[in-house]
Amino acid sequence: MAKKQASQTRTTARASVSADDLAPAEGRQLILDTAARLFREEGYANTSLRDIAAECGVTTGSIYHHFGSKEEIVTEVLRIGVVRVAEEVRRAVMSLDPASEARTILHAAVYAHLHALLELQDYTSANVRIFGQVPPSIREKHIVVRDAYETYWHKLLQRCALQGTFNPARDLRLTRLFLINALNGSLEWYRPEIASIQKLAHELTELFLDGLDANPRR
Amino acid sequence: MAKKQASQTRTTARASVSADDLAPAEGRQLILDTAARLFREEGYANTSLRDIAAECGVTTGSIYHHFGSKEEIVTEVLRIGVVRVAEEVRRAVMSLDPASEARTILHAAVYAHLHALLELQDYTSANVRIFGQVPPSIREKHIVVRDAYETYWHKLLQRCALQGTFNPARDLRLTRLFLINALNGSLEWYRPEIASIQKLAHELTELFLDGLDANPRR
DNA sequence: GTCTATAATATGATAGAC
DNA sequence: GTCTATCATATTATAGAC
Repeated sequence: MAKKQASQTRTTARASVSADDLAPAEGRQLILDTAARLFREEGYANTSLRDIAAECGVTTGSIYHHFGSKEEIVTEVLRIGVVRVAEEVRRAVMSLDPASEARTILHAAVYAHLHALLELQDYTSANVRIFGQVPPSIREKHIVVRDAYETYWHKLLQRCALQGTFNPARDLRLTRLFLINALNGSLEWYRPEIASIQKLAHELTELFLDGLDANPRR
Repeated sequence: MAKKQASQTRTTARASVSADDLAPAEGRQLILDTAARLFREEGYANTSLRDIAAECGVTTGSIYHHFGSKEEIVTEVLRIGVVRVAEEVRRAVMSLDPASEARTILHAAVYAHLHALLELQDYTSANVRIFGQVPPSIREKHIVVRDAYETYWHKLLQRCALQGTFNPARDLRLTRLFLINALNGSLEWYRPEIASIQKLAHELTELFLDGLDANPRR
């Protein structure tokens, strides 16, 4: 398998994967966007290269000019799904006053995660849905990317806990797992009519910090 | 190229979906159990009837004696995945003292859900993973089964709220969605070494009722 | 109830013209 | 960079013997 170069985001192909460009995607980027959408909708094994090609208005032969194999496409789709979310969360947290209290930090991270997750729907939703369908070799490589992001969240919670306001009985590891599951699950039911992303972030932050029971102190 | 490792793991000892019988499953039941496991591990489209047949020690011809099509198999796997969990939760809640306080009710429901979910791993995990991969006609029929269970949870939370101890600012609809996502997400990371099901249920109940922040009243 | 064949189709990937 | 073939396999499902 000849891999010419590690996947470099081209400056020319600014992608519908980033929400800010208005020009329709082309070539490699169009193939990626289309693949992400079809993987999400139909699953990995059930999406053929012919399907992707047809949706792009090209033939399967052309796809092999841009990618070496179907596996190469799905690898890139999976990577983008996690890395873009992680980047946005890191950026949001870094832009905060370092002395911010736990509630502020958590809310910023939760909002940034939800925003990127639901903005990149095709990539992130594909990620959640097809992870269990790709060949084990791809799965193993991708798990590294996932773990790095989980570790980031773990450190974030530990940093918040250092402020001393958390109930020491809480298990931060389980809390992190429950929180990330609650965040990512929104992919399956989120619609703007139900509630805005702001509302989601607010509600989830309050729920995880204060709980369902009333607390007269606040 | 999709090369499949002929997994030689003999799993005849694995518990079938009817947990009470100790004899290894046979015929129709063996096919269902095997299909559920393979669907979960490899995805729906990537699991062929040959794979299922081979793992059962029969041929594809035999499968068509028990089921009319591959879709008929997956329909039943999906149904079992939700219905069994729902049944166990209903039973647990019904066996409680009707005057039980919210914390008791919630804990019982959370524990029952986790217990059934992780006990029936092949069926419930297949359910979560392959839902997005089956033909739309099957998906639509199955969504009815899912919605019924979601409605049950909604009523459960409303019943708890009637006791008047909940913070009225909380959104019960979003809370339910976050809770079910947190519960089902455990399928992807649960291992007994991390924490017992009891521990999971306890931690999740406390987290959703009391939150992460310390509360001096308790 | 299980088997052996086999039909009809779809798939990932390649070669080579333009 | 895209096209038109085409190869070698794998797929669901069926027919009919035992």
